[in-house]
Amino acid sequence: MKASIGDVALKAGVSNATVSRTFAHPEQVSEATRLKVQAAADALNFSVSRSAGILKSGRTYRIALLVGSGVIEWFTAEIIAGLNDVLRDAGYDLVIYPIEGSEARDAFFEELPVRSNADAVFVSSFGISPDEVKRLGTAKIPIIGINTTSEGFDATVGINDKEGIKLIVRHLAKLGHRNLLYLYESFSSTLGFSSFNRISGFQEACDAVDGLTARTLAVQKGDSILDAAISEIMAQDNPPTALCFHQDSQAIPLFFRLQRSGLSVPGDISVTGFDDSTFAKEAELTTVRQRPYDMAVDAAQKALALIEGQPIEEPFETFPVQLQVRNSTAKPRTAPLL
Amino acid sequence: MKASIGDVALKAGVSNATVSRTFAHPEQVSEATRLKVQAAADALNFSVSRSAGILKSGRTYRIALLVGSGVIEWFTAEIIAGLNDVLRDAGYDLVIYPIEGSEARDAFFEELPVRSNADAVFVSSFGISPDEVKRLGTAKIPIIGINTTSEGFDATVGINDKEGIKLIVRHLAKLGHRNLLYLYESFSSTLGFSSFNRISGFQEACDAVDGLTARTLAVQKGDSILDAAISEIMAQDNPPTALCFHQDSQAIPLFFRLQRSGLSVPGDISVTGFDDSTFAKEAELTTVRQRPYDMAVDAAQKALALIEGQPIEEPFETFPVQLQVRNSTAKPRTAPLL
DNA sequence: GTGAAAGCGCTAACAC
DNA sequence: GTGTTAGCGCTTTCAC
Repeated sequence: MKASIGDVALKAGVSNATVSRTFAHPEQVSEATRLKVQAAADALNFSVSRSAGILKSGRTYRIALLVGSGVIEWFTAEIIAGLNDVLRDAGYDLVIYPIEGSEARDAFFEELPVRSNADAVFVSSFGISPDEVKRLGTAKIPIIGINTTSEGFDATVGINDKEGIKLIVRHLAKLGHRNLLYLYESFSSTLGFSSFNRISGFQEACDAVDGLTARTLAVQKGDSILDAAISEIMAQDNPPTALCFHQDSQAIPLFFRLQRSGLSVPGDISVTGFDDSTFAKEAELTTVRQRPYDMAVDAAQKALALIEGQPIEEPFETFPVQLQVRNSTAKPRTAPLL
Repeated sequence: MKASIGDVALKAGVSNATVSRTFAHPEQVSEATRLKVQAAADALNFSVSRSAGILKSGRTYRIALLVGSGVIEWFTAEIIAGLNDVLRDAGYDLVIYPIEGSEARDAFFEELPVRSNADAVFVSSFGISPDEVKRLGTAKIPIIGINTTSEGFDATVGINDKEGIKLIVRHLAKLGHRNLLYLYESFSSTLGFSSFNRISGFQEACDAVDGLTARTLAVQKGDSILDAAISEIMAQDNPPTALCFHQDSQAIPLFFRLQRSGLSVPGDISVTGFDDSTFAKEAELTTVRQRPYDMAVDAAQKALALIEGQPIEEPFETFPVQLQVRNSTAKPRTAPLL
């Protein structure tokens, strides 16, 4: 059915090795032979199969990406795009493993399907435990973290979440805000590291400002984060003058809701996000920019170096965050809301 | 370094074949032997390598996904998630090939890297030419289209774009609108099929309504689609009373812009989208719902069947679209805008 | 229930 | 510049 190297060799009247060389090292084959071989290959619709070469090389040419959820939103989409762009050019396949729920998680670390079946593994925004990292380590392949701790990893890329949220807090403080509310969806430990730092960074930054009242509010997944936000804004007793959302995608829907509630941004309330993701610019949302695509490109390059056994100049890299001041933040209102 | 089947066999005092069977067909191995082998395998951190088995089986256990862009937005993210969920469980790797730009495109169809290196190929929302499909066909693997024509494909899944946009037009007509404007970003032919149908479907639906004025407006990629929209709304001369966007992601930013322009939805202008994607519900955008995740799951199942050589009950499947009437559409204003 | 051995398709010494 | 040959690590008949 499918033509193999032997068929081409036969048809071209040369040996298997010559056919192989024609594709792998064309410069080692004479022009005439090369053309003959190529003609035969074209006639038979032949392409070199990677599988055999993979077997010989000892490499799998697969690289795994562990993510905490099967749902691919902004951050993960950017990571996939960045990794894939670099890895594909280098001849590697990126294969995605969503690890959703604790059973799937246990199963993954029990079976460790990447062992003997991947040349490296990325762990993205995944609150992986030290034990799990150790277990992953028995696969004897490089482990690269994306927004994770660096413990047990061969390399990591990530942002300084604390620094990012501190930029937000200082910006609001400078505008005169003295009562901030941080809103986030309660997250499972599988998504922990980056999120945790963002929240604790918020507290730290607020503590550093005299007379600043700050609260954090964890809300169950779903629409209710907006209800919580509105309720807090309308509270009789010392309502916040600014809402800090854990990520842009939670802040954006608030704009629609506020409009219906007759509340204006930033007149009645200042709002901030985190990520500078989809629609943040259009919504004029003050936020912190991070560039997961760039981090992924760098992470992929680190992975390739590690696979080659090359030393890495900076195994643990922190990428810049940047405050994007837009129109969703302003001086706090001086008069009460009603 | 890495333990292979021979090492385990040696340590367990059995043959390679028995080790192989312990993992591939445990029921063919006696309890006692199995335990011995497993103990040895655990001690050596051994896992079966897929590469060798792949070579023997003649399968590659790779399935390619061709997409028109390296950027992964809502639709593609849903497709990837759906395909991956099914294919991973079946032991296949999903590998993503972004085909961006005509050089990359020509290179891809020239080299045809999927030939001998994938067991099936998905083509997603990619205006592939008949010649390209034919060329792809020489790879002798199933080709499954997602939102493509069915010409030359072994199976396809998709929605009826024309029907979808017609639901929008009829809804607006019923509300009393008689002047519609369809806005879209001009798209390259690589993204053609689905988009083209949506636009021509709009025209057809409008033609079917007496006294309905309809125009379509192609805008260059970028922010300017909003400027175009605002300008049209404010036009002296017979401005549209409803704007129909090609997809939700173009309509959403308009909400923010309109607010700043002092225009209200749906009071001053009705707005519709297409997709029911991120924030459509929160923005109360009237739109047409499609479920790319579900289509992808179905496409993946079709692919697996085709690989197995099984007959497919419905190779060319059309998935339902559903009108989501929300608060962004209402009766047209009766008074002039100013 | 287990072992011996062939071979999947290719690559890389090594010889000529 | 080209051919011969030995494997890469596993699976799978075929014996026993």
